[in-house]
Amino acid sequence: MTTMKEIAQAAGVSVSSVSLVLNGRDSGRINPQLANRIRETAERMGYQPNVLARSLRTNRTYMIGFISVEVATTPYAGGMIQGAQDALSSLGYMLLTVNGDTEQALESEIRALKRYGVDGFLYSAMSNRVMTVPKSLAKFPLVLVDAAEETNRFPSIEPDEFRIGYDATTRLIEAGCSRIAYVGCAEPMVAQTGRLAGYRQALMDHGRGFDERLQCDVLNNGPALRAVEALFDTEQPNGFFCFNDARAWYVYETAARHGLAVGRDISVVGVDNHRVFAETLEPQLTTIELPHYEMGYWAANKLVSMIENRPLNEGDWPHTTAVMPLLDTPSPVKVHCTLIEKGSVRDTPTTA
Amino acid sequence: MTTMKEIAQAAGVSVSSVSLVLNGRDSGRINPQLANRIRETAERMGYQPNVLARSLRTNRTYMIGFISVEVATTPYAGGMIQGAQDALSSLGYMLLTVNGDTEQALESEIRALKRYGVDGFLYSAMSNRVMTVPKSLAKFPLVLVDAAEETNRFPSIEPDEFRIGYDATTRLIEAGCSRIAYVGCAEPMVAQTGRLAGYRQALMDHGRGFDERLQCDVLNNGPALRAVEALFDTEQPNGFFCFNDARAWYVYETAARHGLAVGRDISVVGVDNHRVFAETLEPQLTTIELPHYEMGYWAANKLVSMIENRPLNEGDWPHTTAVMPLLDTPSPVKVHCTLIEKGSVRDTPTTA
DNA sequence: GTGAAAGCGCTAACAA
DNA sequence: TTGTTAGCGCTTTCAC
Repeated sequence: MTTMKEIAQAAGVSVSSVSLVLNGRDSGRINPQLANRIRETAERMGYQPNVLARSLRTNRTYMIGFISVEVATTPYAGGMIQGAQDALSSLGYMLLTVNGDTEQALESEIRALKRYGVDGFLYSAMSNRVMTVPKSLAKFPLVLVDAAEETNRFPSIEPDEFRIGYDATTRLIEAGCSRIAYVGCAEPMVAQTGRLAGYRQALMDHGRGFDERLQCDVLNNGPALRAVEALFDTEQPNGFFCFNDARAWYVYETAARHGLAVGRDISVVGVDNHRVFAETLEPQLTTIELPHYEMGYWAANKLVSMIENRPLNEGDWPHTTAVMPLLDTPSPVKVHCTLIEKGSVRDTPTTA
Repeated sequence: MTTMKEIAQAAGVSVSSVSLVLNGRDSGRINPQLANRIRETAERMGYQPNVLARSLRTNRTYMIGFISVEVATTPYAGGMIQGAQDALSSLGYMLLTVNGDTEQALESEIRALKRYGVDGFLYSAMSNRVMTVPKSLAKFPLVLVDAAEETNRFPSIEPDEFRIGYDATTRLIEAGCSRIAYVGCAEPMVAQTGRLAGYRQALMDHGRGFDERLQCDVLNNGPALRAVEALFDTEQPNGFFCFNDARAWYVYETAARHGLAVGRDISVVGVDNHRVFAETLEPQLTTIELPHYEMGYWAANKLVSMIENRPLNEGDWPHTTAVMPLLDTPSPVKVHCTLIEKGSVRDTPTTA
């Protein structure tokens, strides 16, 4: 690794001149010719700045810590991390990923990140629980990804679950479904609360009542499958809004056993957490993909804007769309999800 | 952040003494009493070493770069990264994750990692292509994860695809299946080559021939489903080895349409890439989970052992098992996958 | 046993 | 306009 010192020697100038030039602070301070010579020399010698040495002096590392709690192994994390990486990469930052699945690991990883001098933190916890940010993070620049505290102390971003439920149900209504079931999760989930509320509101707004017999919350495997079969038998729904892939699968399996074809006899809208169904079922299944990538991307941009003390640019907003093909629309329809920034709500710009 | 200097002042000693003590190099150099006083002071003041400053001096950053090429968004990456993180965390290292999906991004991220002075690299590319390590990485400590070059220049780890195919097929044979189909991918995949070879070898070894009519390579969606339906109709297999979740789903869907029950009328073994089926189908589907976590874990340990110039410990080997419940075995059976270390092949120790 | 001092590569105040 | 100097926090040699 060539250093500034070596460049200074080769170019016959002092390190400070080299530093000024290579950091672009030379306007009106260094003779343009000299500056060019320095730049050339640096180029020729393949100079790469030692960011650690710089950090020591400036107290800025251009490193961001990404803490994930109980999400790293889920299929969601990959998208969020990649979104954050892509955003940070173009901003000249580096991402340090850790996971704090246990309370103890969490605190120790936070300490580690602090030792490495990260400029700020991204924090992501499974959004199906109420969460609290560790107090050890409270005084640092921090943005929550796919999570939010009740206190709204920190900027955060998460899908608009209510709207997902509302839009999905509306699509089913517009597709002509007369009996729309909700196939959800029997365990308490924050996401479900919002989606269910959206489902009910959409029914209301279209002059329909909520029928609790059409709400079918299940767990996994055999019992879940049998519960869905019972739903088919007793309620004969012709529209289904499914909490996730697993629930959508129970509907598919049951439909197949009953000789019903999805896309002809029944309509299904489901949130596609695992992406396997997009590959398998599309365009039969109407999938809603949660914008994990976009959330990571936005959160990283937001965090850096805080660190650098400047406003967020328009371009820092991700484009969030989900494909929703349905019975009556053979070609895919773009539907936008809403990202919520605590303190102020706005939609993401749509491309299509 | 309290510094060594502050501790030295508070304890009335010099920084060098503090450094020696806090790094455990004080035996026979510093008076034990003094050493204790220093340790206490550091403790009391909540001292955390500044790893960047240390790095500047020692040329060791205890940072590892994890480069993923076209894998970050797949469900696999999460497991590998978490495995690497867990291993590194206990070794006192930090993971910097980047992704190099395009050639250009790759080189620029590698340069970035070098600027940050990482001690070594983990490199992961989608294993369904022949890969070549960028020459910019050649002179650094490097371990390949879920990937391998033809040249065997670097340590690498990947699942033993042959053995997966062999074991899966053998299980189906032992479960009493007389006609075992292979439902694979119509696109060329390195993994498939090995699994198919294992499938054929297992048939051979049990005195059965390979019947190409039972090999059904499909793509996605409707066409794939119809191809599997045709397979059911014309060949009536009673055992299925599926390349991945999507292929397993086609079998399930078709079985349901034909009134056949998995686990009673037919047996299915499938590789579970997305983890959704483990939640949904188990224990009907016999799932093989690829040991991504374990590969990440092993690779990180291997890399650090190279960096620190010491042998790999027994404990650095991951425990790799996959659950394979089947028709005749209601309770799960542990089956071990094999990890391949280039240059020398050995099995991972099994717990169960 | 302990401390003074040099220096890792860089930035930034200050001199010239 | 350029160079000198100090120092970020730490390690390490070398005197004492």
